[in-house]
Amino acid sequence: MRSFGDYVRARRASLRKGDRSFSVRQVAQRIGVEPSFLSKVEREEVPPPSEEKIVALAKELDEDPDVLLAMAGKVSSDLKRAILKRPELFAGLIRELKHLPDRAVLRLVREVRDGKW
Amino acid sequence: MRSFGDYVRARRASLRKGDRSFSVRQVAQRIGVEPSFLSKVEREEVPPPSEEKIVALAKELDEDPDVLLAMAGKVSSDLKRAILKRPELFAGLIRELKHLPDRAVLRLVREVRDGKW
DNA sequence: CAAATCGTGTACTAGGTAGTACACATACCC
DNA sequence: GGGTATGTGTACTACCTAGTACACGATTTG
Repeated sequence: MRSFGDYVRARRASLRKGDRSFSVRQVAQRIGVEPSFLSKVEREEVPPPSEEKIVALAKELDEDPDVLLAMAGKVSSDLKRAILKRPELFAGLIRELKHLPDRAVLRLVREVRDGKW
Repeated sequence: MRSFGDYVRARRASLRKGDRSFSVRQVAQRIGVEPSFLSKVEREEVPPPSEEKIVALAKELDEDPDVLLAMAGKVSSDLKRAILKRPELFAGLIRELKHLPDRAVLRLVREVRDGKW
């Protein structure tokens, strides 16, 4: 899996080709950090930022927040809350599913979404 | 939900009635911390210990590690790893399930466990 | 060519995490 | 009643998290 900093840098660089406003400085300002900090994050001189900043960054870069968080080794706090509310239940489910292939899990998600539950 | 320290103290006290070896000192030694630290943890003078110590404590107290971890506001690192490996998939599933009642989730777990996947 | 913008280097910080080390007074046992 | 075990108070520590503040030289732009 691609590392967080590299990925952000690449994505931002790519967006920059079409829009001058995707400079380190301007993106940093829009997500609410100092430019030097974002620069260090992208070059992995420091660990990934907080969940809040990552989510803001995901919005800015038009990426899936959960995926970006995952690259940073973090689980979205709303998912965490859901798990913590019913630990045995979700622990059991996830341990059951972690060995199953993507398509099986996906099928499950769809079945749940499409009623009959 | 009961707070971590209170719960541990109550459970340990209860076990102690049948077994003298469930003193703060001895349990602390068995899980690998200083007695004063366990004491502070139980009285919530300090936050809950690390995942490693909590799991050891759960074993000692014959409790579900996931539940004890949850009381400490933590998600077991193996669950976290499973989620981080396929973030969109699990994020989608959990968000779908978090509003469903226990029995629905439980039914799902059983269906997955009992083959046909 | 001057002003603005850019990316980055250096220095610093407040608060959190996860404890250890040891002394003390009290309570319990033989 | 003297040793032993017990719970807790005080003091301290190393490392991590999540950044800020500001200056600098390079590049771009009007």
